[in-house]
Amino acid sequence: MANQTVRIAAPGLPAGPMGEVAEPSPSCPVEITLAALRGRWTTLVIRELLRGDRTFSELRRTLPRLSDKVLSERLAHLAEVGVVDRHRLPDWPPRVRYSLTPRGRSLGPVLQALWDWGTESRDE
Amino acid sequence: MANQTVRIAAPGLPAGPMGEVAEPSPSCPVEITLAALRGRWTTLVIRELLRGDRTFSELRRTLPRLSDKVLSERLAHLAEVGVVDRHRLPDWPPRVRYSLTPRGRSLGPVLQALWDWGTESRDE
DNA sequence: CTGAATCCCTGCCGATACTG
DNA sequence: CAGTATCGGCAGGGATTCAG
Repeated sequence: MANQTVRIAAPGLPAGPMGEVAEPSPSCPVEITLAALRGRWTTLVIRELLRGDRTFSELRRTLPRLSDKVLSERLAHLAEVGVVDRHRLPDWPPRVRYSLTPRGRSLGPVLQALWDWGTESRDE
Repeated sequence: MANQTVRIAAPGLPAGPMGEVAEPSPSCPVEITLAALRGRWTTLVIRELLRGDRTFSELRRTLPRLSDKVLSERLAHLAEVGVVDRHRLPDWPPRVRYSLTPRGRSLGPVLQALWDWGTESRDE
């Protein structure tokens, strides 16, 4: 709610009392989203999963410089915030398939907005 | 460029070779934008400036828990990445007016996208 | 008023080694 | 294969103090 008045240009959306919040708050929608994307490699993992389901080792192969530990932290975090789903496969050796939840897929437009601004900024 | 293929759903936008970048890169548009927004308090400072120009002490008053040091760091960083402009006023005591550049104002839709996703996620 | 300099503390992330 | 445990380096940020 802290950043609610980001909706400056949106008609009919009053600034409201929450726009006056004076410090970073975990309940602020902007903070919620940034928290979900927080951490090195996170957006790259999401990008990879936007292309389709992946197992742990497939992600490792696609992002060779990403360590086991960090990948596992990222996936745990993204699962915690409801962006990815884990599925143990009955295979041997054991494998786990990771996929984006609907909420995870809805990050597409968000990443798109980030990509667009970065592109315009870089090309100026 | 690393996250270029975020444009999954956008027709006519090829994944391209850059979509294969396998580690976080400062030249990736997504990274550029996240770097601009990086740091606690940053989005709140931008939100405040979206409402209009502010002096250093006005920002301090609006965000009471934000220290001199961090505010000054944030403003320096935002100026460095071309999001804010600094104007020394000829007043006494000396004051400085901070305003968003066009590029800074164009962060509006980005923050909107972050706000929207955070709102939907919170309300589920 | 608007900062810069310093100190300290915490959390992130990389590397390495180990487990079911 | 898919993780967890541990350690160490480093950067972020809060509090305080000093300067232009």
